[in-house]
Amino acid sequence: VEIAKLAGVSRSTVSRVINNYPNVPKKTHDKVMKVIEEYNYFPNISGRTLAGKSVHVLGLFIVGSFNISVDILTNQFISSVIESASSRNYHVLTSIIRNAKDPTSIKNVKEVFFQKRIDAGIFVGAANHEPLIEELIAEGFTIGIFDQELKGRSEPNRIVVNYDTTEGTEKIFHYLYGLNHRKIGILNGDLKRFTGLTKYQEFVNMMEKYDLSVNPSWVLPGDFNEQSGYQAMQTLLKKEKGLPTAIIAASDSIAFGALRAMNEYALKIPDDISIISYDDHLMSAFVKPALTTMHVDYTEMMRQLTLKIISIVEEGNDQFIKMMFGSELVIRDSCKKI
Amino acid sequence: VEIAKLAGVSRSTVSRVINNYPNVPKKTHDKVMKVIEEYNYFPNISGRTLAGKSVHVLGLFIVGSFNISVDILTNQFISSVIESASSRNYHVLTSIIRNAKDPTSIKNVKEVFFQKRIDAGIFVGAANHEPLIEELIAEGFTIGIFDQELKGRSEPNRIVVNYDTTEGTEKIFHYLYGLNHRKIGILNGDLKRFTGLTKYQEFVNMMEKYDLSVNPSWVLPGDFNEQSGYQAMQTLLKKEKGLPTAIIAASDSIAFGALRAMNEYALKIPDDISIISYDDHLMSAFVKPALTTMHVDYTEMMRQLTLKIISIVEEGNDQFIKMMFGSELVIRDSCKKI
DNA sequence: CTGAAAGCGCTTACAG
DNA sequence: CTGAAAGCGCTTACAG
Repeated sequence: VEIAKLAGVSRSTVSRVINNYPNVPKKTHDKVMKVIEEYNYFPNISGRTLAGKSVHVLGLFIVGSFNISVDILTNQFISSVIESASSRNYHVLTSIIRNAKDPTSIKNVKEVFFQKRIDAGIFVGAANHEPLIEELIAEGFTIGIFDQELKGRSEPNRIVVNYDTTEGTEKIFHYLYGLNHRKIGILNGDLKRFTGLTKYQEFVNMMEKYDLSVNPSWVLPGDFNEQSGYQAMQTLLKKEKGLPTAIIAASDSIAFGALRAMNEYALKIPDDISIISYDDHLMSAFVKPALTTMHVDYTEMMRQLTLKIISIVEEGNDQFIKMMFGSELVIRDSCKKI
Repeated sequence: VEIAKLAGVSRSTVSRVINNYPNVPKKTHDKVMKVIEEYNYFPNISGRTLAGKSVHVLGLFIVGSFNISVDILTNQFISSVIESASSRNYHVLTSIIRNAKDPTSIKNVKEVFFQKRIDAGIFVGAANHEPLIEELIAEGFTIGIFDQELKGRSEPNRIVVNYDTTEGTEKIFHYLYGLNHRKIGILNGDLKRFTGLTKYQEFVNMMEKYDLSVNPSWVLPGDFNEQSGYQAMQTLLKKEKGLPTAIIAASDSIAFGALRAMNEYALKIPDDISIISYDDHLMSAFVKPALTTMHVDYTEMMRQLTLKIISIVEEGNDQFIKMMFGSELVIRDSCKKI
């Protein structure tokens, strides 16, 4: 605070002014502020941090081996976190982890935490049980996780936000059944991820509940992205021996890929097959046919996660926090009554 | 480096090991490294920075008043910068600037620089002449700019990467003219931005060169995003008095919006109108009809910009740097010979 | 080749 | 209410 000593006070006082401490008379405050404004002075962040202040940075870790760029949802996550953090005067350091098992990637992530570059981290797209995340939590770092359900793990520095897949899947079945669909297939997401697995499990549960039988060849593997939906649909169509009347896609991106494949086979949607998915991401209304899908408010979810984490960084926390969000069916043009 | 003193050497030596200085015998090096590995030690970044090292962070500033989330290109920019920086062991602090004129936003951006949170900044989506950027450059900060052309400004800390709009527009006209289109309209981007303006200027130039006359009611304003394309196309269609046979959209997003509007008017593309655009972003191949567009390798552009900036941060620079990239026509299904 | 010391820019008890 | 001093975790001349 050398320069601002021009105000005729000590650096201690300047520091007190900057940090808005109460025991500074208005007169002194104003005098110092004037000099600060005038000289365009901003306190060096490294100095502050070293002296014990938080660095005011959140780490955002996007994990996924697919091409991030193509995934619209990812973008939505990133901007929501950045904007929410920004509203509290925090910054965001974003990292992309292509492979959470790669030693170099692991080291880089740890480095960010241990170097104290960030006050807390947020993980998106990780497997439900990810050793790297568990290690970080064990080390005591504050970690926000989108999409996780780990029994018995309830450390106060683990902050989880989930989408209520069970309720969402119920709504889907209610709708599909009402449209008289009985032959239903599923294009799965990544089963290592919490929602990936539960969407499938709930699919099985619901089929049972509605007294429908699961046809194994209508259950296709996938990875939440467009490409995997395209491939899954292709393998389904190649078989040609009986198609379901309705398909549930674990994500809109998967549905997009499926649409592309069906297009190539000259299938009409929803006339030949109905398709419904989860997410309602930003392109889903624009595609042809517009997707009927479960709207999940990811922007709001990430906003609350981010805000919660910031408040924990600043005020501490002593209990496990888990947030759960519902979803709404958005009916557009990809499903038909039969 | 307290803890690592367990290695039985001074902190000076540990520091020398960490920074890989040459004057350390292999034996000492190994001994220290062993302790470091063992204790999971990473040097505190604030300490390093305060002692004179660079912070190893780049600032990425995305300016745009539209909803970032919807813009697929933005995502591509962000990931390219993050991944390129990551390959050189740099991190990226991303900020979204909704309004570059807003005093609070301006202050926040300046703060990031003056606080020394970052070693350099990269701006994407700013107006060609943006006072905030000019001020930062005048202050001596290293600034990378995507899309700018300012006569006479050639400071060594201004690093510019541009897309060669002139050549791109020539290719478009060559193609459209070859398809016998003579009645050509344009859906403009943001004219405050360099490519926005030049796309329009080159449109006018080319019309003249091909001896075609510009119909003012076929020149529509826009802002590079989907929504503006939708609106522009709507106002064009509402008039109903004579439509062009071909339309050039200043971006794929604009073309998407236009497609949506044309769809509502039950126009068939490319049978009723041909449409061609710039960008070739990641959804353009998937839309119906697949877009014929100028492919610009933004990922590579941002990669080179990022790498160049990092090398300047590390090694300095004494001359103005400007990079220019070309584009290639990708013919898909949205244009037709008439 | 390596250690002791100074210094980077801040904040915060501690006195007064 | 405010200043002098110590300390945060590093790096880097400076000696030796």
